Amino acid sequence: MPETSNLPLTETTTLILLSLAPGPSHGYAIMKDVHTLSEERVALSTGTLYGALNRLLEQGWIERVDDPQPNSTRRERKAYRLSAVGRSILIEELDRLESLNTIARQRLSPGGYGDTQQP
Amino acid sequence: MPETSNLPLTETTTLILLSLAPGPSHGYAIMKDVHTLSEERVALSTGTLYGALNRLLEQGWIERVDDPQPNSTRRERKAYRLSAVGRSILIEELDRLESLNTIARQRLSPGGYGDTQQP
DNA sequence: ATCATATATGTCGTTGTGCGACACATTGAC
DNA sequence: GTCAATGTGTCGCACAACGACATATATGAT
Repeated sequence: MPETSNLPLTETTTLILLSLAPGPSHGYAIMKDVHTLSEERVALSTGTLYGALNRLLEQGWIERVDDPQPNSTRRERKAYRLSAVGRSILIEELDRLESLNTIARQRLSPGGYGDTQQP
Repeated sequence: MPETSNLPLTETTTLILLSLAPGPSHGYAIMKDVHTLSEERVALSTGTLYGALNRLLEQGWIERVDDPQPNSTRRERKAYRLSAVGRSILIEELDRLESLNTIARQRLSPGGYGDTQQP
């Protein structure tokens, strides 16, 4: 195994990978999708987006693909696809999220426990 | 409302707040607790820990408390307690984690959907 | 006695990441 | 003609995590 751990992913990375999960897309579309997908909470700036895309390319978590809409009217667009590695890392991250959440809820709710907050 | 959003928290921050949720503790104990609590995944370095603690103090998410064990043999220890603000932010973060995870699982599994991975 | 390990807190420099600001080009609506 | 939306990109700032280093006491083993 070359890398011991890639986790945790940043929220930006997670959302970009997730946005690419159903199929290939391009920068601007990812930006908008991440916004809806995050319930309007996350608005990626272009600096964040293109920086992250290049990083993900270098890491091999996403790959370049031919523009799916290369018709006459459309101007330049660069499309990306989630790689197999990217997909499995995304799943690892979601597992992390899930287990962290579970453990945390246990700590927070254990009826009749702690709360040593000055008696 | 003074701040629009504090989220997302970093994993480090989340785990520290979570470690303080049941009751006050001090640096070294938090370090060890975070390790078990994260299922041995996260080993905080002291640089991260004390940097984070000071940041959290400044933000008012945690507070200093008297050392609960100031007996003779024990040496200097600084104890911290989760503040009300810190507690509610932790809960917000857990809600974020939960909803992100839910949304993501929907995207990833919706049997018979996407996977436009070269037909 | 001495040595290693655990407990305990802290600083410093490097690196990665997010982000706002800026820049530029095309297309469609008014 | 002009404005918003689409589309890609760069640059510099700030902040967080991290490893390395520094310091000191307590405990258990040899």
